[in-house]
Amino acid sequence: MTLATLTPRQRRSSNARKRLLETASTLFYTDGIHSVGVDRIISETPTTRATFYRYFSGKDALVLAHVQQRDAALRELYAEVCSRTPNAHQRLEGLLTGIGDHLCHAGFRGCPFINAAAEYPDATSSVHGAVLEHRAWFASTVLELLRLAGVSQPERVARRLVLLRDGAMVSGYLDDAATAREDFKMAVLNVLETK
Amino acid sequence: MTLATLTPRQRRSSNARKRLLETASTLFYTDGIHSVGVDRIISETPTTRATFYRYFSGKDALVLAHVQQRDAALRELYAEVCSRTPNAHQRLEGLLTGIGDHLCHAGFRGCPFINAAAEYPDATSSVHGAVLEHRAWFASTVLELLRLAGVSQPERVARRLVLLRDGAMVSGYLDDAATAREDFKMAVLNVLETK
DNA sequence: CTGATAAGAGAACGATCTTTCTCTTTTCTT
DNA sequence: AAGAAAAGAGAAAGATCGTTCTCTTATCAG
Repeated sequence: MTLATLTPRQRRSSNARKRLLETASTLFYTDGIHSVGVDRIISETPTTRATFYRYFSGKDALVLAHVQQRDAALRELYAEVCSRTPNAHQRLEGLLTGIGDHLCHAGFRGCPFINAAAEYPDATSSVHGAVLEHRAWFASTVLELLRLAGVSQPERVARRLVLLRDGAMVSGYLDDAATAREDFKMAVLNVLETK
Repeated sequence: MTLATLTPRQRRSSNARKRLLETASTLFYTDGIHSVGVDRIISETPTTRATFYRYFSGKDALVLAHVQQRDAALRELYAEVCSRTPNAHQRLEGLLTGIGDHLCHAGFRGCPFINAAAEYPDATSSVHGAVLEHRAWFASTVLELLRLAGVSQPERVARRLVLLRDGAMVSGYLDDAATAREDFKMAVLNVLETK
């Protein structure tokens, strides 16, 4: 559904939801999910409690929306990379250098999916499931690019790249981010050169 | 201080503290730190609330003790590896294969330090600091082993191995553990062979 | 204009969490 | 045996959390 098909009323209401989710997503990411209460999210958003519960059935739904939004944002980012070049090699490079650059941005506090999974260990929870869904998307995207690029043993290489990505995310958070980016870059080149 | 130097009274009291910490450490690891309340830890330990607050100033101290205990346990595990062989190559292999095997153990829920850091993003917090201390120990231990083994560019290789370790911990938790172990093993061999 | 819908504002409830407290019982020391 | 220290047992305070509720105001639709 595009924005033009919405009535003005619907557009107004969706803004309240959007603002709430944006505040929550920022706070969840920087301070941790269980550390941030609904009170704080509401007080730091120009809205009220009643409005919050109109658009979210509760905190659980908000947390799930947060994870799904992060997932959607990364898919869109990748779609932009794809719009810039049809070449699989270049798309892969764009995806991987994007990750490296991301580590060095101010306010980087690790992978939001890894962090969310740490707080939601129950594999049957919807939040944990959303994390797994994102990871499945990323893994399959990398694998598809490797196949298109004609890399031999694409499954093995894809898993290796995902391994390096996860390590880089952790290292970028808990070690020196610039060093992590450099190490990640070198490791990726090493993996892709070994054919 | 060995156990023999303790008076019976001290031994009794230290057992209460030990039991509390053991229960807490298990629950924190499997369910997440903020998800586990003091009530549950006390009710699942044969002890009482008053005893808990006699040995811990509060939950924060308990969480810190949990992380430090995990750190101490791994250092002891490494000390055992060292006691089996004085050879740096073999010590390194024991350390790394130990990590791989750890991923496949039932109940593995990721790296307790990475998970704790996800819940304690504040770099000035004692818990976050304890995580960084453990990571510094591990990184310096790997680096020292590489130097003793005569590996060229030991700093670069050490950082690469730590990157792979972090990735394997995440992958062992969120992907298939057996596959993660295999991929980790292969990546390590690849890094160490590239001289 | 008028009714309907959404948002603002804030009180309040029940549950849970951390912490402190009192009282009793057990265990160890002298 | 008597006193001291630790642990068992549980009440309860104080804070916070998630949630529901009412009341009013602003905005849109017919």
